[in-house]
Amino acid sequence: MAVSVDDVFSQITARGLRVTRQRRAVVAAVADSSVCLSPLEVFEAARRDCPDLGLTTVYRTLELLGEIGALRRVHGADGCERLVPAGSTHGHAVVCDSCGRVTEFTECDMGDVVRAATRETGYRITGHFLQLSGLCVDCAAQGDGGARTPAARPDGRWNEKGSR
Amino acid sequence: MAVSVDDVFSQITARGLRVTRQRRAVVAAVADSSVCLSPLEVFEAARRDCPDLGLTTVYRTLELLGEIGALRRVHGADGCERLVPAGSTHGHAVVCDSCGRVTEFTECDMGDVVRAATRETGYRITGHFLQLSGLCVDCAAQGDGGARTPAARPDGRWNEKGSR
DNA sequence: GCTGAAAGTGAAAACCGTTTTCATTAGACG
DNA sequence: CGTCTAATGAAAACGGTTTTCACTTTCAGC
Ligand SMILES: [Mn+2]
Ligand SMILES: [Mn+2]
Ligand SMILES: [Zn+2]
Ligand SMILES: [Zn+2]
Repeated sequence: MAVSVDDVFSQITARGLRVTRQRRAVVAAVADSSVCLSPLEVFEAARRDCPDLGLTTVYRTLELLGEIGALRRVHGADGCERLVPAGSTHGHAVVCDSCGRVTEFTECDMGDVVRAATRETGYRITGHFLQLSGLCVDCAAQGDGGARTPAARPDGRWNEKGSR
Repeated sequence: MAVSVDDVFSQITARGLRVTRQRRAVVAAVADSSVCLSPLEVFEAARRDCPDLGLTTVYRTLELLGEIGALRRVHGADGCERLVPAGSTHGHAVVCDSCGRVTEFTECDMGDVVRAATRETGYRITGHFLQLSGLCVDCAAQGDGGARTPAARPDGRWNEKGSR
């Protein structure tokens, strides 16, 4: 699911770039995840396959994957962001507020919303960034409440910065 | 338009906080803008009213305005973000890709989209983050093309970081 | 399989937006 | 005014990301 690993490597070679052990590890780490990952988390996951991997290379590879379109950005309420593998060219993230799982949603018909916005603002609307949030199937079944799995940081920060 | 300055000051005093010369300048700078602003840009604008203003105070005031709900975050394609005044409690930004102007859009009926997403993902959807993009009335009238006003950075970064 | 040109890598340093610290200033309220 | 406390700004600290650079690896072409 999510990213097709073979496609990613095809795109890399098509650009005249090289498939390295490090890139394989980063792509695998991202492709395997159903949860938002920070660059640091990608680093830690990929490092299990490739212990001598450097954080610098993770950043460089994530940028490359972004150019290829294999990553989708997920914005948190406070503006920081995380990355999830993108399964298709046009899709949106649906984020579970409880466990952090991210699922892709592709059947977005924004026609009515775009018409309403055009009426209200006069803009000629050509694009949209949409992200839905709620409870995934598992979390909804477990009960309606708050965070079960503390693994996912609900505030959506890349990482805990200051102590505050 | 956008933020009601008086309301903001009411909320500030209601919290037992103080209305200072610096806060007045920051609120004015944000409220006057129809374009996304970075904290640095807010600082520069507010400094014209209040030359001894410090950047630290801008950050502190922006955080306060965020808590009050007087700011809306705008996410750029690359994940960095900017701030615009929020006119209402629930609304979405419509961003002009050409000049950077941001207008608020409130009549969002996401019913169909949410139903489609529920069908596709099984999530119980309780929230949405939506941001539309296109051309504002002025830019659409001027022609269909690319950036006219180089003032707005199309990449959406807070500021030009590295040289790269 | 070699070989060589060019891409890739990682450690360390630099960068830079943001946050913290702390001594000083200035609202609000009587 | 006087007091009490929130607010401020300069400077330092912070921390995620990017750059640098000497070294390694990939892979197309023998
Ligand atoms: Mn869509
Ligand atoms: Mn809405
Ligand atoms: Zn969940
Ligand atoms: Zn415009």
